[in-house]
Amino acid sequence: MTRGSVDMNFLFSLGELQRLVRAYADKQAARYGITRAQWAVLAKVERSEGMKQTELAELMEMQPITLTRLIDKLCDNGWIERRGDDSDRRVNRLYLRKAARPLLGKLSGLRSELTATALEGINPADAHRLLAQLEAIKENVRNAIQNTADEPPKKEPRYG
Amino acid sequence: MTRGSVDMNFLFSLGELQRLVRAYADKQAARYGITRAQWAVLAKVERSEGMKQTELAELMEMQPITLTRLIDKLCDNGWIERRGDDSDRRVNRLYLRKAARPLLGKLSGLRSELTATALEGINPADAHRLLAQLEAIKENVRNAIQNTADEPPKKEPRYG
DNA sequence: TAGAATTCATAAGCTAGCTTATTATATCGC
DNA sequence: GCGATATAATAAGCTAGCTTATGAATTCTA
Repeated sequence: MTRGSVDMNFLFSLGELQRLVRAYADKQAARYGITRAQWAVLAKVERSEGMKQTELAELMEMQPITLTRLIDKLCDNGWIERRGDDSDRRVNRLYLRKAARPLLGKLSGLRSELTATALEGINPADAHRLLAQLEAIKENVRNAIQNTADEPPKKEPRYG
Repeated sequence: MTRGSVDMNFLFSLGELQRLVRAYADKQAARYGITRAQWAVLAKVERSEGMKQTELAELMEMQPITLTRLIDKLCDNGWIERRGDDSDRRVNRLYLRKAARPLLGKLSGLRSELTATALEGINPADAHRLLAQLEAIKENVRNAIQNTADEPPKKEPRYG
């Protein structure tokens, strides 16, 4: 029950768990011709259409270029589309296409299935607390990255 | 507090957390000329020298080919070495080299730092329970993968 | 003891992360 | 208004996952 035993395991345990979950979710999602990474993007677009790519990348804790490639695939498959912004021609905004609807229905069911499988034996209250703790850790790490990033900020950011 | 809200978040939350942690740990580990993935391998070899590559791959929930590449890097840097097995010439067994010692000391400190940062604000008992739950989930997913994998097993496995 | 099946390590080629650099557009300061 | 600076999206090239395939060595079966 010491901090030491946590030291030993947390960092790498998380990685091992993620590898397993990724493998499992990818294999299941492949039945619908989509990968887990692409699915995550699609689900965010479903939840709030009209986002800019940079906004979505930040929301997903990933780099814009990584998101660009995933969006390419989703567009190729006709599930979403990029539309130019009227007042800023640099910007693409993301929208669902009709063809995504049946897929989204199936994926919703799959998500419930996968979550139930992963969390089997953990009661809902514990599962809920676990989720909250993961979010808290996310916030801790996000802050740590921020703080180590801006060591010598020569100027204030200009706008944005 | 419903199962529904967990459905909404667990699968993708885990991925987002992992991206953040990976980015942070990689950036810190880079100070010592090593990546987080290579570090995980090195730490396992430290903990039990003489393992076969297949054993280690299974322990780390990764495919043997993935491990092969990481071991290549660790060997190139002179931190570990492959030694042939006397009784089975297919097998490589993994051992630390002396050059790894100072690095391992620094990495041990770094691991404590990173874990403390990530788990800040979570008391040790909660952290310990969290770890246990992650391990339980790992086991659930491992079983699920096993069960979906062997649908039509035409023959019993022969040996091993 | 010879052929079939299995296992260990690795190769080739894909997805999804990343950093750094580029191009186009937008905003700020003067 | 114009030049410097900032931002949005993307390109090129790396790491680390994966699947599928291959070569060498081992073990089983008959």
